[in-house]
This record gives sequence, C-alpha cells and structure tokens, in this order.
Amino acid sequence: MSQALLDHLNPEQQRAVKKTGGPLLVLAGAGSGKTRVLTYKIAYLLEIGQANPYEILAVTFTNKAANEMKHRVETLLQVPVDSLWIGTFHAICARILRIEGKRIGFGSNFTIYDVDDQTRLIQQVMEGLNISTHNLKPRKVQYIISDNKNKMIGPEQYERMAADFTEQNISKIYYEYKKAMQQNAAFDFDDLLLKPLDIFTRYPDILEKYQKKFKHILVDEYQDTNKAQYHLIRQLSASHRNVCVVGDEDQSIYRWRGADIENILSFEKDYPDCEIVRLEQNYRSTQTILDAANALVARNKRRLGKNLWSKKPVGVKITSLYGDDEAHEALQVADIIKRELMSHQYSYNDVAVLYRTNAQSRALEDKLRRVNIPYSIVGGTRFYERKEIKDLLAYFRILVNPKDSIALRRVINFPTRGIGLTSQQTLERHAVTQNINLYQALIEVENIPELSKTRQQRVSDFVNKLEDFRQEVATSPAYQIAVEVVDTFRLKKQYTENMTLEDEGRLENINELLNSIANFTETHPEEPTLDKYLEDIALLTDIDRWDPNYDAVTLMTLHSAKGLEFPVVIIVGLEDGLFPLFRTFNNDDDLEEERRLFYVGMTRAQESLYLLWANQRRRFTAEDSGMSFRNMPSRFLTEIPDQYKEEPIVSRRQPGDRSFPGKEYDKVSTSTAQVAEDSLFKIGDWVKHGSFGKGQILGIETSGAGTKLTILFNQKELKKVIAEYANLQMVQS
DNA sequence: CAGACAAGGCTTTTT
DNA sequence: GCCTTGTCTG
Repeated sequence: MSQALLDHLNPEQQRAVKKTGGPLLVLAGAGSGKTRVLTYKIAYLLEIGQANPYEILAVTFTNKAANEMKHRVETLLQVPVDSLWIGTFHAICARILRIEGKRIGFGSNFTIYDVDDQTRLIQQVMEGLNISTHNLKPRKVQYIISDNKNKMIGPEQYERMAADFTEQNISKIYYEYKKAMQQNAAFDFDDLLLKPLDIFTRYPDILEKYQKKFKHILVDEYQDTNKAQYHLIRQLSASHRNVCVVGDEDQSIYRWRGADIENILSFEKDYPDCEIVRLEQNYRSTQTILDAANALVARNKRRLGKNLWSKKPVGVKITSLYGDDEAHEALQVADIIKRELMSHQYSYNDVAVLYRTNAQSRALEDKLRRVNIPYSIVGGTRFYERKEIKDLLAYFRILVNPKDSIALRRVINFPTRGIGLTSQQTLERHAVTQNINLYQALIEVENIPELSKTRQQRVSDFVNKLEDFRQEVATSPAYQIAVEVVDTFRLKKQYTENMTLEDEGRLENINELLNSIANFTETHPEEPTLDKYLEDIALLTDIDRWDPNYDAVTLMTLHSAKGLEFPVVIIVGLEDGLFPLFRTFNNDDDLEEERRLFYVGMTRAQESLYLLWANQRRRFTAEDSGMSFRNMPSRFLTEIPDQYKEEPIVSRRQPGDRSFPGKEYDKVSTSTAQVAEDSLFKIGDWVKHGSFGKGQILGIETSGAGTKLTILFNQKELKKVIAEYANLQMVQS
C-alpha cells in the first residue's frame, strides 16, 4: 500500500514524502504539487506506522486547505483521521489556548477581537487617557500596536524605544490596551500567536507536553511565517526535530504583516543537517506563462533561485490591453470573458479577475452586472463585518463572555431600550470606581443611586434576560439559542418595519447568519455550542467563504489568489503607482514584494493570461479623494520579455460603450450639453438604484464631483445622485 | 433620550 | 458611493 501511495508522485516529490526523520525543507515552485506532497506525506507517515494521527501537527494557510487536506488523507487511507491536528496557525493556537486556559487562569471562555473591536477598544483607552483622537487615529494606533506585536515587541520595549511625544503616547495606549484586553478576556489575532509562546516560557511542562505529542510537524507556506510563528514551530519541534516546511521564497507576499522571508531563506542555518528538496516541475501553466513569470521574478535579488519547467504545451502568448479608464477596463474584461467562454468550453468559474486593491472591484462589478456575467467576490467588505451581523454576534459574545465590554457597549442600547448615553456613562463610572467590569455594574444596577428607578428597571430588564440565556449557553445547541436571542431582543424588528431595499438586504444577512449557525450546529454534533461557533467564524479566512463550484467569475485581490488556479486569469490595474504601488518605489524590499505578488498572480493561470492597464483611473487616497490619475503602464509589463507577449492591444473606447462620461475630469470639455450627449444616461431613461428602487432621469448636469443625475424615484421621491457612484442599472420603463 | 440630518474621511494587501 | 461621527430638534 505504501508503495502504491508513492506511485502517484514524481521522484522529487517521493523524496520529500519518504524523508520521515529530521528537518526537511521543500522548495516548491508555483504549481509544483506541494499540497499533494503534504497530503501524501501525512498519509505515508500514518501508513508506515511512523505516527498516529494525534502525533501529527500540520499547519496550512486557510481552514479550507486544512479541511481538504484532511479529507484527502482519509480518502487515500480509507480511515478517518479526526485526531489529526491540522489548521491555520491561528486556529491551532486558539485550540491550545482553550485547552490550557483554565490552568493558566484566564479561563477558556475568551473572545477573539477583530480589527474593528480592537480599534473601538483603543478609542476607549485613548478617551480614558485623555489623548485626542484627532491627530492620532485609533485605527493607526491599532496598526502600530499590531505591527509591534508581529515583531514581538511588547509595551515595555516599545516604551524604551519611543522617540517622540506621539510615540510616548502610543506606548501609554499600548500598556492600557493590553490591560483592557485582559479585563475583557479578549485576544486579538496577534495575541493568539503570542500567548501560547508566553505560556510555553512560563510553564515549561506545558511546552514539553506538546513537544512530546507532536512527533511530526509540517508547515505549508513557510515563506509567509512571521516571527511568532517561527518561534512556535521552532519550540514545538525541538524535541523530535521532525519538521518539514514547504514554501517558495518567490511567493512571499505578507511582509507588511510581519512575515519574514528570512525564515525560509535561513532554514538551512537553523537546521544544518536539513535535507533540501526542490520541486521544479510545474503541472499547472503553459510553458509560455511559466517562462514569462520566471523571467520576471528573476529580477529579484533575495531568492534561493530555481527554474520551473512544464511538460504542458507552449500555449498562447500573454495578451496585454490598455484602455481609457477603469470603466473601459471593465468593459474589456467583460469582452475577454465572453470571448474565452465562446472559443473554449469554459464556464464562468474557470475565470478569475485579480487586482491589487479591493477598491478596484467596484467598476468591475458594475460592468459585469450590466452585461449579466455572474461573479462572486472574495474579501472586500466582509460578511462578518457588516453592522447587522456584528450586532447579532455581539449578543452571542456577551453570553459566552460577559467581560467582553466592546460587545456589551455595542448592544446595550441596540435596539433602543431607553438606556441612553448619560445612563451608560453613569454605569461606566460605577464600574471604574467599584473596580468591576461593565456587565457586573449592570447586574448591581440597584446600587447606583444616580440612576432613577425607571432607568434602573430598564437596565435590569436587559441584564436579566441576558442572565437567563447565560444559563443555557453551555448546554443548548447554538442554533436554538440564536433563534431565541433574535426573538427575545427583537433583532429583526428594526428591519421589518419599513422594509426598504437596504433593510431587505440586512434581513437577508441575518437569515444567512442564522442558516450558517444551523449548519454549524448540524456539522458539529459533538460540540454544537455558541462559543465554538464564535471561534470558528472569527478565524475564517476570506477564501474559506468562497465556493469555487458556484458558476461565476471570481473577483479577488492578488493576495487572496495565493494557492489557487484558473484556466483564464485576468490581471487588471497594471499601472505604475497602483501595481506596483507608489510607496514601494523607493524601497527595494517593498518593490521586490510587489514583483513577487505579480509573480503569484501570473502563475495562477493555467492556459491564458491577460494583463490590463488603464490610462486614467479615479482613486480615493488620504490626500486626494476622488481625483483621477493619469497613469503610466506598470514597469512590470516591460519586465516580461517581448517573446512571450502579443503586441499590446490599444483600444479606444467607442462612444456607445461608455458606462459614464469619460472626459469630465479633463476640465476641457465640461459643458452640460456635451457631457449629457456623451453620457450613457439620457433624460427620460429608466434606472434602478440599490436602495431607492426604480426611477426616471429628469436632469443631467456636471459638477466637480462628476455627473449629477436628477432622478424621480417611485414617482414621488426626487433625488440627486452622482452617476459614477450610484450603482445604477438601466431598466425598461 | 431618540431620530433625523449634515459633514467629513476614505482605500494596500489579511489572520 | 459608503460609513462613522457630530449636532440639532422634539
């Protein structure tokens, strides 16, 4: 049987799988089958009796990859491997924290704070410290704190390094933030990695337990590990030293969040006795795409070097196109998709459109919707970050962890129940002076004479309901509680009263969340509790929520595309300043990372690759909102040798193609009549608006902001909207 | 205290 | 355009 496993692999892959003792570095180029190697290696270790499932730790980059890998191992071996430890760094750390939490004293009911929660907490901390949020934005402080955590710099060390007044303030905030997180029994994403390390240092017996347990450790995407992750692997593998890391330095794209490419570059130094296997045969792309990508990335200095080759045919050359602006670019994308689907037997989900920034998706969405090409977006405004969803989740979070004051503040007066700002401030003051948490203050509300009897009553009504649910939360299934909470606190009522289109959307989202909880309850029969559910969704990646089988074109950032492949890949926005971004021009390391990102994008393509850039693009930046930029083509385009590219197709947009007037930023031709003539919209046209519904255009005028349309909605509401923003769809009267 | 309305910032990538 | 924040009124 074990030989049968190996038969599916090429000689290098076999070598990687068969090396079962000691450190192993697998340098796996794009599309060289590294997931396959990891999967087979786990299967092989189990098959030959080198390890039991619970003695293997495998770290993947997404939860989806973890589930797929586990599933494939089970298919290969025909036995379940439930006790395997496989997941993302964050998921595995959360698991360790739950197990060890009780003993360490923080309990196992902690909450995971996302960036939004963190920022709110930082804002509170700043208010408490009397530091104005005017010049120093909480969001920026959040970023700085996270950055320092990624480098394993704590508040003490940061304080010592603080050079100026602002940094001294940040250091104060950092201290208080850390304290507040503890009081809230909350961990942020960085804590999830740092806390286990902290525990290992303070409780060596716990470290020893895991060192003994994990006889074999496998890590995927090792080039994107940060300092904390590096130390975790180092410490956990110290006893058995059977550590296999797989990665590709050319695909390291997370430097900005603390990933250190040195981790993979110096693996040999860390483990002088390590074996190195290079996987250079690519099974994904045509030779043309591969050669072009190789030539591009060869310009980078900091790499171990390899040369990918493919047995696949040479294939078609890379197509590059350029057009007028983002709307025109989107039109070209739509054309490419239609053409590819017609000339090959592709379906929509064979096509991916990749971009550097999430904001670029809007123009694409607009166009694809108009021409009826189905699409699905990965990332962007995330489902779990929507207001109505966060409100609902806040209720659940309080039930699981009443110390979570961010969640409590969020819903203490939502839906409004007569506990206004003044009452809240009184409660907070009481909490601070009595040195108790906010939830406790609500429970003891009758001890707060500053609040009138009616106010006290309102508070205790609220907190008593919560207390009732808290009795249930550990035992009842998540779905049951969720439905009861929505019912008791009338969380849908807000949105059912007027039923605008926006309300409908919010209701849909709430129902979708309830469905997902129902689904969770069914698929986790052994522990269908709310706290497990909350942890699950907190650690989801964007890709985890994406369904590759749904027949739609996929729109996502280049970062999200890592690890995926599509027959047709279209990369848009290849303009100097956007990709690569302006701010990377003066820093070689940053520029090399942008180049690697482009390399990742190119190597997603199996058959055809399209590269697009637009002459002019409207961008929102901190300095200049909504201005249009003139762009030069990306320097990366010229770094691809001509022999792999078709002559660039320069197309001027035909007047009839215009989704909106193209020249209004030129400041040359802005007379109303002319723009109105150029516009896709005419007076009298019928359009549909996302929240206002159907309406008729009564007037068109131009202003500095764009084309202003006066529209009569539902025959009664007169509104002025900016055409470029309004997300309008043309409809028949 | 609640709701309506205006004003201003925003977008580099994500666990 | 979106979203958050601040201000005003009943």
